Amino acid sequence: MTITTAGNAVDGRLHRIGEVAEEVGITTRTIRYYEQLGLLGPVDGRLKGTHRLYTDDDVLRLRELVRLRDLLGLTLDELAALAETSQVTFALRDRWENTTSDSERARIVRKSIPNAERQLDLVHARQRSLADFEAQLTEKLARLRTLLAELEPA
Amino acid sequence: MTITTAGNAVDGRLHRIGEVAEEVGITTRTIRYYEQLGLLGPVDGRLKGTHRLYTDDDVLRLRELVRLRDLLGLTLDELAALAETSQVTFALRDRWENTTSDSERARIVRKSIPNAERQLDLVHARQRSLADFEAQLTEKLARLRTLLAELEPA
DNA sequence: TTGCTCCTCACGTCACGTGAGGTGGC
DNA sequence: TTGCTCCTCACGTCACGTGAGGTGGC
Repeated sequence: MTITTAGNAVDGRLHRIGEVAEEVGITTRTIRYYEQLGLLGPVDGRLKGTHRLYTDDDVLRLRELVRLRDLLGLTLDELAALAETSQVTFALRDRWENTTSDSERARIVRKSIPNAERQLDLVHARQRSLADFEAQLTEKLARLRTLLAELEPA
Repeated sequence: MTITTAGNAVDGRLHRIGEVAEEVGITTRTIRYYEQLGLLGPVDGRLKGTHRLYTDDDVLRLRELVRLRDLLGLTLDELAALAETSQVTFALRDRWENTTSDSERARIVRKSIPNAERQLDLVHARQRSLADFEAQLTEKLARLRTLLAELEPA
């Protein structure tokens, strides 16, 4: 069974690094680099030299990292501080390990809320900057067109 | 006489690299690097080893470059292709050299219009991406808060 | 004259790009 | 078995950061 959400294949299968890279729109080098920096969370015991395999949640996390990087211009250090832990993704998708207690779950969720709020603040700040820029560009274009009309022979 | 526009000092004086860097919010290294790449237009005969001096128009151009870089995430190569020539700035500020003919002025203005249009397109694309991101984040925050309320003891 | 800011190398860093040479799974 | 994709070094690149040592203008 394959469910497609917004054009992206989502199934329970494990994905190879090449597929993931193409889907997310980055290179395999970037994924390996992010893993090396610890941005993808703990790498559960993969033997050195063997193929990397990724879950759908790993892909979601990678998408979020890339979006924060591209849209907000964050450094990878800042990304590490702001990005979700994969446990929160589990929480949202209702796939808790039953080894986790309610109070522990609450703690994880509570910790992730400030991160999301901070991300939203950054998005709003960018939106304001872009609105300013848009206004300036629009005005400038109008002036250029007027000027051209004056200069060009009728 | 000093005219302040939107909090930025604008006068006819020439500015030193340190002032410019602080005003624009970058380092002197970045300014020198951009000059080396030719992003600041022709460096009119400055003797090697002497101090760099900048006009108000140079500062405006630098601001535009930095904004394109930061808000749209353009590489310096892309910047070079999209940024205004200083002649257009002259045009807009009504300070044409009288050595330039009307047809020549029209040519310069005509060439700069597609650049401004392209910049506006890029701004709009960014705005759409940010709006998407904002919606996702808002929804996620709502879900996190609901989840937390369910998990926490009343 | 004394600071302070400027100058030019030039090596370091961050975030990857790009092969070189070798191993593993449908 | 044959490709194709994966693996690990490791050097290269882009956009600067950061001193080292020296010169110039209120």
